Amino acid sequence: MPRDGTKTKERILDAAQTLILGHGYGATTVDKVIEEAGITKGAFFYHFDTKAELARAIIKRHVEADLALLDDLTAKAERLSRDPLQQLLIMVGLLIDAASEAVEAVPGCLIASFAYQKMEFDEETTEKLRHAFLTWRGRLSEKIRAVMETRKPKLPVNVDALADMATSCVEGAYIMSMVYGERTHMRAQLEQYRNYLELLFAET
Amino acid sequence: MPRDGTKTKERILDAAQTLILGHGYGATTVDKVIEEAGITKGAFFYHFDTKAELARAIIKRHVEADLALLDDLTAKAERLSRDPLQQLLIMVGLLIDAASEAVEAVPGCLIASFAYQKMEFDEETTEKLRHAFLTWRGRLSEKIRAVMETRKPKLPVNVDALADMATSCVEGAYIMSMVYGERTHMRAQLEQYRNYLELLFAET
Amino acid sequence: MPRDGTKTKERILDAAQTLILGHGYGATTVDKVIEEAGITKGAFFYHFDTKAELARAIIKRHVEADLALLDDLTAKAERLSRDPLQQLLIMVGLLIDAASEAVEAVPGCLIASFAYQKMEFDEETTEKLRHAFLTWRGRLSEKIRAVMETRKPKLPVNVDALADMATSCVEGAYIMSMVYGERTHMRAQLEQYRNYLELLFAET
Amino acid sequence: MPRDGTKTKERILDAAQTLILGHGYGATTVDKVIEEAGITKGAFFYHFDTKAELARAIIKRHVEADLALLDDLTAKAERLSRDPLQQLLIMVGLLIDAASEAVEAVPGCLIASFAYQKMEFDEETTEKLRHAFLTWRGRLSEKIRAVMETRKPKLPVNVDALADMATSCVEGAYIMSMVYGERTHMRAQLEQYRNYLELLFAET
DNA sequence: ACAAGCGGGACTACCCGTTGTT
DNA sequence: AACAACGGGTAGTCCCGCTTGT
Repeated sequence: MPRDGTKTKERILDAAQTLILGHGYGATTVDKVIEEAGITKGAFFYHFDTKAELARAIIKRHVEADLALLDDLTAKAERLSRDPLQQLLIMVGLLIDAASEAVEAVPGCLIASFAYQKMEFDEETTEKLRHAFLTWRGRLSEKIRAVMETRKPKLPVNVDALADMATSCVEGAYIMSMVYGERTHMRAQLEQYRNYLELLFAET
Repeated sequence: MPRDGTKTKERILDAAQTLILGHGYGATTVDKVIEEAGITKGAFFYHFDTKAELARAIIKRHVEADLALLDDLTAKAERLSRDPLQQLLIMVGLLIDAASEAVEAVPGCLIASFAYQKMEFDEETTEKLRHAFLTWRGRLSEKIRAVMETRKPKLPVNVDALADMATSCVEGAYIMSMVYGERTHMRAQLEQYRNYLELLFAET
Repeated sequence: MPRDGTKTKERILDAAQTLILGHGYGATTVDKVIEEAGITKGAFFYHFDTKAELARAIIKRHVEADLALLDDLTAKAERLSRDPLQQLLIMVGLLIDAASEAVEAVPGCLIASFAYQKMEFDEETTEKLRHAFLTWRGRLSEKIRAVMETRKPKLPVNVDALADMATSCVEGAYIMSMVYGERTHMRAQLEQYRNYLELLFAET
Repeated sequence: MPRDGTKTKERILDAAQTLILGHGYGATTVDKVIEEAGITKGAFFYHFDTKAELARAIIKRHVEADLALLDDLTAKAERLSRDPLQQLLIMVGLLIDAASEAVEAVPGCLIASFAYQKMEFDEETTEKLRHAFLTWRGRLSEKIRAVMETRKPKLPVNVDALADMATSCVEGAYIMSMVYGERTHMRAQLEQYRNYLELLFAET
């Protein structure tokens, strides 16, 4: 087997991701990426024909990891409880830990970053972002609907919006983390979301 | 009498703002701005010494308008009711209308856009973003604290996080608007926020 | 009136033309052109958006000069004699002097150079080359036909091919000039052509 | 036993030759050559150390084939007649057929192509081009001189120029073939040349 | 004999900012 | 207040050729 370039490719993706989250896609130059990754232009353009292809690869990797996390959360929650409300609350709880860890490592969400530069990318890329959001909404909506079969919400519920609120809290927390330079908002915001769900479906 | 350059300056700011929200700051070139604004290089650099100064002017204008809106909301709410909870809910209600209108015009928040490219700007710029967020937090926290002097919340409350949630909902809605290409999320998310406040401070 | 860039543009065209004739279009880099022209990249790309546009401008200028020469030759010949054969021979005679001068200055024909790289250019460019050749053919064919109305050729004549032979001699002379590093072939070849015409339409 | 690389080498030469005649040497990249030949970089640089060596190999092959054709023509003509004028005319006649076939296959002359990019190559390469031209001139001059020992030309003759005219007609025909996109010019131009020779050395 | 991966440099195109002119 | 022309540098892309492996 000839030389294996997988590691190089991964290092390029890591370097680019960090730079894009801090400077934006447009200000992230290939030169900076290769310097950060410790390689040369030859190597870069061997693995990615264009900068745009690098962008595609980055969000592909990110969305896949994001949805893998969602699957993981769902599976764990369903193992830990049989009650739909408990499952929902456990999912949010696990998300609190996972997202808090993530925000420590890299303060910023690639999906939001790409959304704020969407005119630079083709529709296929935006479609990937949409798919990620839709999958989260779908999974949480499912759970909310299951809860509503046994419990009456205290206020009339827009299921999709309620599910989307998880996304809002995560995205809001990311932005505040960057603006304030703190890492506490992810936990704080998602706890508000959990509180809301609890109050909405409280027994009494 | 020299020609009035105010209109030209405003057109530059408008063009740049639209481009930045769609493509990001780095991908927004002076050439594209002047093309969009229908002027020439000479005119641009007469009004702005550098591209960075344009960026500063844009967020300055945006933050000022943002805080003016906040003042407006507060004043109106305080005129409409004397009860702190009612004032809080009215503020959110007015925000729903104002923000929904805004998202129709330009789907995207300049503060978030700059946050996702903060490494491109100096600390002074980030400080302006922080100031905007802090002012909203401060104003809403104030109201929340006023509410809590007469009402006991159903769950223990982190006042700052609860106030920040307005920001989360707005920012989340902006991002989802861009990804989904819809304009409904702003209203939907802020209504969740109002529901949460109502449930938290409900009498019974 | 603001600064006049016409001279700069002309210097770019001159520099590029010389380089292209020696190195070919592909090996003629913008850097070499601007160095030769004594300007900067900014100036170059102000006048020509792309290298391809430079190519278009060069052949446009060349073809126009080429056809202007043809018009000049025709007018002079028609002034100097009323006999079609004399006019034809005078045209070739004047061409001998003009082309010999040209080959002294720049040994090579832009049309041939572009023809040998035609896959690099669009069809519109090739069309311009064709137009130049066709105009020469048309003008000479006209004269040949006029001669044949009064004189019987010694051998059956393919009028177009006979007219094209002027082009063959010029192009052949250019190539041999470059390969041999001599400047004599233009005169020598065109004199053969004139001999051929004389023999073909000789009285006895 | 190692694989036979002769076929690969030949395919590289063929691919490169076609590309050079269409795009020029400078625009003919190794990447395009290997794509056209259906091989990889490794294979290419195994057979040719540098791109320049490829160029040398191409003109070497071309000149050798060209001179082999000349020998073939000469031998055939000398077998078919003992009269110098007949030999000369037969040579041109055979050349008409051979060159017409060649122009069908690949419209363009490598020698001219290299001549129009001669500054890209070393003197040794130009020397090869010169050698090819000189050999044709020598062979035809020889025959012309033999003719002149028995026949008086109708007009004073520059022997070298008359011999070179064969080259002019061939090169001119190639260029016109490319510009017009037709294949008829080779025959038409060389027939003019034959006519000229006939008229020049006609008995009466 | 050939394939994959990579080094480093060169190319076109573009970008930000300045200058001379009105 | 604004425009055409230009200076100098950088960005993305590609190119040639070398290395490592089979």
